[in-house]
Amino acid sequence: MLLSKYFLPVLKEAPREAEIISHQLMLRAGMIKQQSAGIYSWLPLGLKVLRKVEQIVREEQNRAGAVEVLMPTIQSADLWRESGRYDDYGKEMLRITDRHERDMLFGPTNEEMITDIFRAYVKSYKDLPLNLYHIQWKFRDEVRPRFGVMRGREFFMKDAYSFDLDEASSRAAYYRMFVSYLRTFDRLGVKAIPMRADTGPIGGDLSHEFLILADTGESEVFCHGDYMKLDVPGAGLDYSDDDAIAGIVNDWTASYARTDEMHDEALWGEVASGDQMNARGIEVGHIFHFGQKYSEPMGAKVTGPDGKDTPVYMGSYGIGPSRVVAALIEAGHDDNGIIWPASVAPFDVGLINLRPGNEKTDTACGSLYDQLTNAGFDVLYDDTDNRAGGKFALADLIGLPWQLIVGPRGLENGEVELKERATGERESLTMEAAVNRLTEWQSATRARFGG
RNA sequence: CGGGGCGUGGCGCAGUCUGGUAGCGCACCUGGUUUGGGACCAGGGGGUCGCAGGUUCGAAUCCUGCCGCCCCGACCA
Repeated sequence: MLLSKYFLPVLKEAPREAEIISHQLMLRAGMIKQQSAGIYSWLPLGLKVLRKVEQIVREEQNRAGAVEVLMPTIQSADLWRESGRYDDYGKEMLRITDRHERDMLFGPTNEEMITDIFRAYVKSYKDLPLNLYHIQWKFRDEVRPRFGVMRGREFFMKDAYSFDLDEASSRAAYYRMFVSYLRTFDRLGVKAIPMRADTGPIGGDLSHEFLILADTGESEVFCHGDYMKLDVPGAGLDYSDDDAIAGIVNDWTASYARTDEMHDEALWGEVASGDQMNARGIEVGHIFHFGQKYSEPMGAKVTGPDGKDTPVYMGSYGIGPSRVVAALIEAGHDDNGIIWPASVAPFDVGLINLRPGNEKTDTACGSLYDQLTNAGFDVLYDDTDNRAGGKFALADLIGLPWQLIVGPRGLENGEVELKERATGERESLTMEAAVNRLTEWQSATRARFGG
C-alpha cells in the first residue's frame, strides 16, 4: 500500500477526551473516530488490526471444534421473555420498537438466540457435542462507557455456545474452550492468565476470566509466578483427547490467580512470598459453564440413549476483539507510539523513502516494495514528500514491526537501513541482506504465531 | 445513577470574572528556498463561539432551559 493513496488521518496531539494511552494512540494513529459516547467508526488502520485479531480468534475456535454461524444484531423481545431475561437485563439492553409496534432489541449477547437455533434443529444426543459461535457486534447501553473501545457501548465480540448431553461432557467442552483461549492469546502475542471468576448475571457454577497483563490495566491481579513459565500448547494439540485437555486446564488452574474482586487473602498467604506476583490486567475473555439455565426454560432438549428427553448442558465463551485491540496497545507501547505484536500488526514493514523524486531512492524503494510484496509481506510504502523526521515519527506512532529506510546517503554505499520497532535497533545493510533478514523474520514469526 | 469538569475553525488552547462584534500554535492551500528525527520565508482559506430563549444600543462573555462529551465512584467482553 502506498501511503499517498491510503487513508491514514493521524493527529499530532491527542484529543482531550482521551485519557488512557490506548485511546490516545488509537485516535492519534487514525485507527478510530468517535461517533457518540461509546460508539466508534473503525478507520482503515484500526480495521486492519481488528480483522487480524478476529481471524486469529476464528482460527482457534475452528481448531477447537467450534462451528461458525452469524446471528443478527437485532433480536425479538419474545425470545428474551422466554428465558426471563427481558425484564432482568435492565437498562443495559437497548430496546427498540419497530413500525408495527413490536418490541425488538439490539443484542447484548446471544444465549437466547443460539438456544432457539439449537432447539429448532437438534433433537438427538447423537448430534452432540456441538459448539456454535459467531463474531458479531453487540450493544450494551453501559451507564458509563469510557476508555475508547476498551469499554464501548457497541463492541465486537466472539461468543461461542456449547451444547452437551450431560455435566461431564459439558465440562470437557468448557475445557476445550479454555485451552483454545490459551492458544488464542498466545497467538495474539500477549500473556493472558486465566483467573477464577464470578459468574455474574449469566449464571452458572464454573467460570474463568482471561486477563492480559499490562501496567495500565484496570484490574489488580494476584497470581503465582509459575504462570510466567507455563507453556502454551502448540498447534498440534489433539482436542479430541479429553484427558490431555483436562490436564492442560489443570496445569493452568493449579496455582493461585485472582483479580481483586475474587481475591482471597488467606489463600494468597499460602503462596510463598517469592512466588507472589502482583500486577495489573485487562479482562479480554470470559468463559462460563451454566448447565441447564437456558435450555430448561427454553425447552432445548435432546433425546438421550435411554429414550428420555433432557435439557442440554451449556456453556458460553466470549472474547472481545475490539477490546483486545486496545488491550494490545496498553500492553505494547512506548513514548513514541504503538508496538504491535507481529501477528496483528496492520502492516509488516514500513518502507520509508527519504527522498521521493530522487531517481535512486525511487528505484530502490520500487524494487524493495515489489520484492517484499511478492514474498508475502504487507508493506506500507511512505512515498509522501514529508520530511524525514515526520516519516520516522509516523512510523514509530503506528508501530509496524519493521521500518526499512531508504535514503540517498545510504544508497551511496549501496546500503539501506532496517529498524526494528520493538527494540529500536537499527542496522545498515545491503538491500539483498535486508530482504533476507525480513524473510527470516517472517518464517520465524509464522512458526511462532501462524498456528 | 451519585459526584466533578468541559463544549470557541480538523486537533490543542487563549479570550468569559470586568459585554464593544474572535485570536494563537499545529494542520490545510499557493509560491519559493529546503530535505537522515516533526524545516524556513511570504501570501491565503476556513469558525452563526454546543443549541434555544432572555437581558442589553450591543452577548463567546450576563440570566434561564436544553443537548453533547469527559473524569471519579457503583456495574460490565
